[in-house]
Amino acid sequence: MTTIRGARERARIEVTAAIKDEARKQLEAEGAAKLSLRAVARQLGMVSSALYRYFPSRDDLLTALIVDAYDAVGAAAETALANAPDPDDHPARWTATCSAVRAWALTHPHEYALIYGSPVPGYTAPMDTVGPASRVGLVLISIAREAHCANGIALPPLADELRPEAHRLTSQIAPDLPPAVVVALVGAWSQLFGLISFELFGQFNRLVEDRDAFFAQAAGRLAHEVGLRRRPAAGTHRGSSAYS
Amino acid sequence: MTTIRGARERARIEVTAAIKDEARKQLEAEGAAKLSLRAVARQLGMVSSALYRYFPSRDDLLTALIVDAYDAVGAAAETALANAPDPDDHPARWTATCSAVRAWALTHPHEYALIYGSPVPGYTAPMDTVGPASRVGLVLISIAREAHCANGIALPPLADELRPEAHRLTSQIAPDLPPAVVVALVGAWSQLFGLISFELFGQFNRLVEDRDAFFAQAAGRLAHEVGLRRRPAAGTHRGSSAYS
DNA sequence: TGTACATCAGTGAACGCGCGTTCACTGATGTAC
DNA sequence: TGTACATCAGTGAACGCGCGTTCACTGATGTAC
Repeated sequence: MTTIRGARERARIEVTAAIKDEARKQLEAEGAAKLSLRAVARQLGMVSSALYRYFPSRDDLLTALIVDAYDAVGAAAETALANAPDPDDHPARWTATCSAVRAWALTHPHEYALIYGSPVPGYTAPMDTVGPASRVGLVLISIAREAHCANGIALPPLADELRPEAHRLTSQIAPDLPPAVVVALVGAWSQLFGLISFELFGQFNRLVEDRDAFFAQAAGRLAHEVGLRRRPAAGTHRGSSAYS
Repeated sequence: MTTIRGARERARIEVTAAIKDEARKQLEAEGAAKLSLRAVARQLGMVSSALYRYFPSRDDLLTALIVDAYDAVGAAAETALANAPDPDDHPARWTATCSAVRAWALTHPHEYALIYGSPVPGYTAPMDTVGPASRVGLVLISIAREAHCANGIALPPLADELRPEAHRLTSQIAPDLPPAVVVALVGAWSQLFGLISFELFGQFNRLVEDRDAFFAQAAGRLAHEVGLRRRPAAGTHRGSSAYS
């Protein structure tokens, strides 16, 4: 029962990792839709049927890669938040987290495309992916929660049409936060990935050059959108100036 | 020289359209990476080599689909803006345009994925695509321009680090607008597609339900971010309340 | 108006290649007594 | 400690299928005189 396992078990772990590593390499060249078991096996010096000892089908290998990618970007976000220096500077904590997600995306563009790009046709993600997929979002929620506990967050009231959805969303993902904040969070979450995707997928080519500066600014505006401010507003939270 | 052409020319136009239509259908089933000339030909009752009379290669067919898609979504945005009822309600004009883009995306999800999803591996977009690709952005710029001409737009000053990039961007795409507005526009443009992509690519599954209401709200916030306000601020534009 | 020639859409065979998955098998590792 | 048996990683052949692109060709449409 110690961590020392038999040769079989150790080999299995290593070969499984090698298969996933090689598959990740192939994402780069061919993309998820064309990920090929045979090509992976060939590169590993195995016969293609041997892979079936590790993954029951091509789709299961894809699922493993997707789960790993979500976990990796989620961990990057969690680490960035844990290492943010000033526990009271909530906008800085937000921006640091967003930048960590972007940095992971820039260093793992093909894994990023796998999880945040167009869905792979004919593949439907199983339930195993939903937990890992939510990690980044949970980090963003926790930043808003810290800020809310420290100073409160005030945002303008929601439009009437949105109120039912806002309450549903709130009770589902963050019952302790004001609905307006939850709605802003979901919007900021998706907008964050809009910024990263445009940069990564080439829409910024020949347009935005200083992408670090641009992203930092945009992430800061998103922090502002969810109501994060550097200093607690004195007295009422409404009606303070537009940008902290 | 009239519009009546010979049988050959008419046939060529029709067959070209039929090929593209069938290819669009196949995007749905297989995705861009697996778009297959042979499958298209088969469905059309032609032999695969016949397609080479119309498109010199698979990539050229893809390019044609991409250009068509950019043109379609660009036209949708332009039409929505042209049909917006109140010429002075700039936030409403913005939101109507954003909603038209989203509506096009929802009715053409596979063409949307083709242009705003992960790039097709091994395919590099030729220069023909850059003009059509910029149409939506140009519409958004024109809304900001209208608002700026009517009332002026005031946004808080840019961080120093961003100023060089902001000026470069501004002189490149909208020299008549304040740099802070241009930066906000580029951000809002990419964030708009973040919202649409998350909805379309399944990140909102089991999360956001009333997507129309959610989107309308988010688009309205983007309008606010680029400085569009329903009524011109009296006197100075700085320091007005956070949300109009 | 009629004829000779040029253009070009579409054919069918071929080249050389790739894919996911199944199946009976060999032989090494692990386990129970 | 030694032996018999079970487990399972990896093999190699096969099934049935798909792909992009080239090439010499047929036959209909279009054009110049």
